[in-house]
Amino acid sequence: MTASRVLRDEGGFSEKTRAKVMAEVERLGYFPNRLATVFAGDKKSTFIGVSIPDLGNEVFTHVLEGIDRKLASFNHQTVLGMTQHVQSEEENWIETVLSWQPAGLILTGRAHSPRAIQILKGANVPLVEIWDLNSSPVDMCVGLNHFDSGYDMGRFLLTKGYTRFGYVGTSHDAANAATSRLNGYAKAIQDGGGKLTRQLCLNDIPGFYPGFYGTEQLLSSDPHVEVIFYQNDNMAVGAVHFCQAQQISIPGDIGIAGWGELPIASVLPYRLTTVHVNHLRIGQLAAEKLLLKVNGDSATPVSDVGFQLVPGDTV
Amino acid sequence: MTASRVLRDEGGFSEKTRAKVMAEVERLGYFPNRLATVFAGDKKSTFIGVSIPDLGNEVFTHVLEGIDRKLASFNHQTVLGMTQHVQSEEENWIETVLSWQPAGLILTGRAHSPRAIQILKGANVPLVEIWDLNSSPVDMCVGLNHFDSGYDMGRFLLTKGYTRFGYVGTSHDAANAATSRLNGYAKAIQDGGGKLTRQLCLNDIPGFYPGFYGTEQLLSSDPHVEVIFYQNDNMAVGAVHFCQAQQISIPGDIGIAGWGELPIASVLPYRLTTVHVNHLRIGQLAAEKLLLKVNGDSATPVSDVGFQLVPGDTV
DNA sequence: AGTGATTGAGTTACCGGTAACGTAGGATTA
DNA sequence: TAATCCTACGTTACCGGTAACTCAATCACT
Repeated sequence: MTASRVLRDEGGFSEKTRAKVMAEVERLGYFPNRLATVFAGDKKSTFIGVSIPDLGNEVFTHVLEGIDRKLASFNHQTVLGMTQHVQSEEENWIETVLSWQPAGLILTGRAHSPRAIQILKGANVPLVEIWDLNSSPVDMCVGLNHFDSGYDMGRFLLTKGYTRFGYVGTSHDAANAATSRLNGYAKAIQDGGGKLTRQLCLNDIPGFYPGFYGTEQLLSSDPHVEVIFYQNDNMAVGAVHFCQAQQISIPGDIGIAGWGELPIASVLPYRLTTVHVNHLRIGQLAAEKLLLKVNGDSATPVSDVGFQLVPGDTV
Repeated sequence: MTASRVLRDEGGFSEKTRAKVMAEVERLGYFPNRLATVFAGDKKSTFIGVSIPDLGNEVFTHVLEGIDRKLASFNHQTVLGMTQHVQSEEENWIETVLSWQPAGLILTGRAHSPRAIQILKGANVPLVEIWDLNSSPVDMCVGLNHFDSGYDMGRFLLTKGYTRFGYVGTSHDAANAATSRLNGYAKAIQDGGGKLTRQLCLNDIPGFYPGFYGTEQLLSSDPHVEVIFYQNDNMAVGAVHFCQAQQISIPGDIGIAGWGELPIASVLPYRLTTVHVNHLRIGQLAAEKLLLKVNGDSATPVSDVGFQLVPGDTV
């Protein structure tokens, strides 16, 4: 007990005793077992479970980086989970992670299995759902309105005079944020009297190459498309390279719009039309809110980080 | 005790008892506490600590994905640590993670602080050092010979007739893998009678934009450089875009070589001269070897995943 | 000197599982 | 019929910390 007090610097011991304890620590090569501490106090650990769909999608790595940096600076550890966009994977992961008594959870997306939601509600663990804004989160939420960002992009493209619109993405999941963007985009086009002639949802990750061959597919099925909105910037950059290879002029022959403003956009010969989102900020904010709750303080349940349309030169 | 047997399906109970236990589990909303299990048996957890320098560098996200997928399929969890290339950060992280009784550790790089090495040796936890091949690892190692890959690239460029060489990277750390590549490159150039006229180490992450402005810097300080080797493909792609913007012809006016064959290379108008490395494989192999050791089997201490020079069209 | 407060240290019990052992009662065997 | 074994279930102790309590020695103050 005295040793425990010394090691926690809790006070209630003499300098002589401290020296004696420290000498024994050194002699025995004592290494603390934090499991026991958590266990003893019936407390929570300093683990934070963080689930993201996958690491192949650059936007999530930025979010994850924001989360982990913030958590690390407050002496918390990230326990990673990749759900591969599959709800049952997420459910299993949630159950496993909760059995390790985490201090909190961060989940990407707002769609969870009914059993997962039931478990989460019963777990009494602070929780932040990120990415997609959710007006009635299980606990807390940080994200942006993806539908609105798609809608704004659609409206913007309409003001540019386009009438025949296309979309290329990779998501098949109706509850997905990318699908919300597509829905917003489609709604804006409908409201404005345009026509969404083709929408392509590839079975792939939203990277450069799917943008490349997706554009090829879309243009071959409808050569009259005037502008294409992509799931993210990386896909749009793939499209830009496809057009360059095929001598298709941008924005003369076709307009290209991305989403998310990823790093690659900074080196293109022209400014990509896109939507700016502060991915790192989402992660940081999620971690901050979670840590507030973990420490017993309160936090606003819903935070909207917003987005900005970047007009660019590709439309 | 009987409940414990039922829940672990250990046998030694009747069907009637199982039903009774399960009914109570349901009624009480019982949720297992895995900390207690680990604690009770004086066992290790199913956590695997994985430290990488940062998530901004795409190569590490690929490695991490390979690791986490493999670990998840064997019911282990990744506890993430980002060291920001700082040894003291790594040391702190190692200490923290070890106090959670992980089943194993995966560390990126071979350079660790003396105290970290001492702790690791005393911890009796399976350990894989990845990325950089290390003939005398603390425990196990998976990676490739970065010096050789740089040397091969240098030799290849010499056969192309280049005499004035440049290098652009971001690392300042002598123990870093990228530095090994630079050293191999420099050695090859020296051995072949060429001249490494300029080498630039930017204070940035090795992404697209540093490749862009790094090229600008290097060319303005030495306009006669004939070929530039970049720390990775993303930087090389930044360079390609700089050259396009400046109407500098590739490979007519200047040769560009990358490293790592990142996804962006798949959409460029020409094949980038680079070195192919199977990042995902490094992660998977590291996880596999670690899990072997964790389960008490033995594993070969050192695995070389190798690399392949991709001649490409940019030199 | 007597009283109460303070300080430094030790004791006990507990967190939630599980290993190891104990035991009652029925089945099997000599 | 008695010895033996097996099955199903119960008891005890322990993992490594720490909360809560106890206690002796010292100190401050009337």
